Amino acid sequence: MASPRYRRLGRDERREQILAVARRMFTELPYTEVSTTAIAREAGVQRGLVHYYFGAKRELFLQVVRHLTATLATQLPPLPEGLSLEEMVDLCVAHFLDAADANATTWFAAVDAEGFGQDPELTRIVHRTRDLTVEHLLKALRVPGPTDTLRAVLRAYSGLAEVATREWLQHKALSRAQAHTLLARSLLTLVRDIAPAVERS
Amino acid sequence: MASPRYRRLGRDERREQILAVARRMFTELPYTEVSTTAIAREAGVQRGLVHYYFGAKRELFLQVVRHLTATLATQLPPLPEGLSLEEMVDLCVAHFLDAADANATTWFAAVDAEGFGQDPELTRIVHRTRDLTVEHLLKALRVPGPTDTLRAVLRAYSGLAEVATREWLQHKALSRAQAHTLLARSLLTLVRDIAPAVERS
DNA sequence: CAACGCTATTGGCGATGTGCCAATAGCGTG
DNA sequence: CACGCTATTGGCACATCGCCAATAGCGTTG
Repeated sequence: MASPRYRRLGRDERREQILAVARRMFTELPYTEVSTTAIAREAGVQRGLVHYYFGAKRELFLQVVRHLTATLATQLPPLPEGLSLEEMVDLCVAHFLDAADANATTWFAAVDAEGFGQDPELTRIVHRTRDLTVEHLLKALRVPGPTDTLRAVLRAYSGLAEVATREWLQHKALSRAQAHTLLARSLLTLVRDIAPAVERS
Repeated sequence: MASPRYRRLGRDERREQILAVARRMFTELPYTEVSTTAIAREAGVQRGLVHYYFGAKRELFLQVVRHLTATLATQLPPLPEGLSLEEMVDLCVAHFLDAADANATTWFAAVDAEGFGQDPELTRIVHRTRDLTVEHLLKALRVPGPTDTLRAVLRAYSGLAEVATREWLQHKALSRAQAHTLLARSLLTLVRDIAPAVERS
């Protein structure tokens, strides 16, 4: 008797396997250059199965992005007590840089996903995770009565953090120590001096 | 005599017309949802003509992005003489916000284009324009002996500027005055205090 | 342990998009 | 007015996508 033509896996098992392949391919290549055919081939299944599990290709891509951002969100560290603002900023920045370093590929893939061209659902996902980290920052720094304006300032700060991380890990124009100095001092100044001034504007 | 079935235009004329249509569509919809068929239809020509002028669809898209970024680069204002650092920063920020406001659609489309997914040529284009504006900033602020580290810090600043502008024009979480305060004070602190500290790290 | 049932998986159809190119037809020129 | 250049058309070949009916692993049951 010949061995069966294909292994029949459980729903979640197969789903996760295909998702893993898709994750790798979408982080390595532009969206349009990743075909469902190629994903299926690498996963060792027929293309139809990919659509059976995820529907449209776009839906699969969104799943991938959701997973990437979720991965990053869970990396938020616990908050120690009784530190000064300076120490807390230092700690947050160090944690942030560690996380970015450890998941460089994932991190850039997630951040890069944003611009993928006016896709409302996609930008919603990315913005939500950005908001999550901002909330985490607010808690960590114990800012009294955080306003929406402060949140906006911190979101802007996350834009600076994003590029600074790129300058460190990709472009290598900054060392880790330099990136740390830049991020820590910027955050401190923003929260302590600039944000209040912005509030008053 | 029936009127001719199509108007025959000059090479540059038709090129520009198709490019204009592509520009509009690519700034309104995600890449994958803009078909060459649709571009051709809106331009009132056959699809083959689009490929005759631009080759692949990707090439057309790159042309669009090049045009968008070029548009923004030409908006750099001349530099008045004899101002203090503070005044110069104020002026630069004001100019920047004006430009972003006037070309909001174009601006966000260009910025959003970056993430389109690991496309090397595309990121090259976006980075080059970012570098251009950084050089312009350096000239404007008359920083003595700008180092690569300072350039990296300013690129990070442009990340902050990007999100801050979004918070003003899209999310509307900041007023123009607030965005101005945020950008001006951040830039000043970065150049005067933080960048030197980063250099020493 | 053979028959059965559930559903994971296949394989293929139809529609759409892309790249290309030979044939056609505006339109300026001699 | 005839001619030639080339802008423009229209269609072929192929890839991808979305979908779905048929098939076949594999656990369950009598």
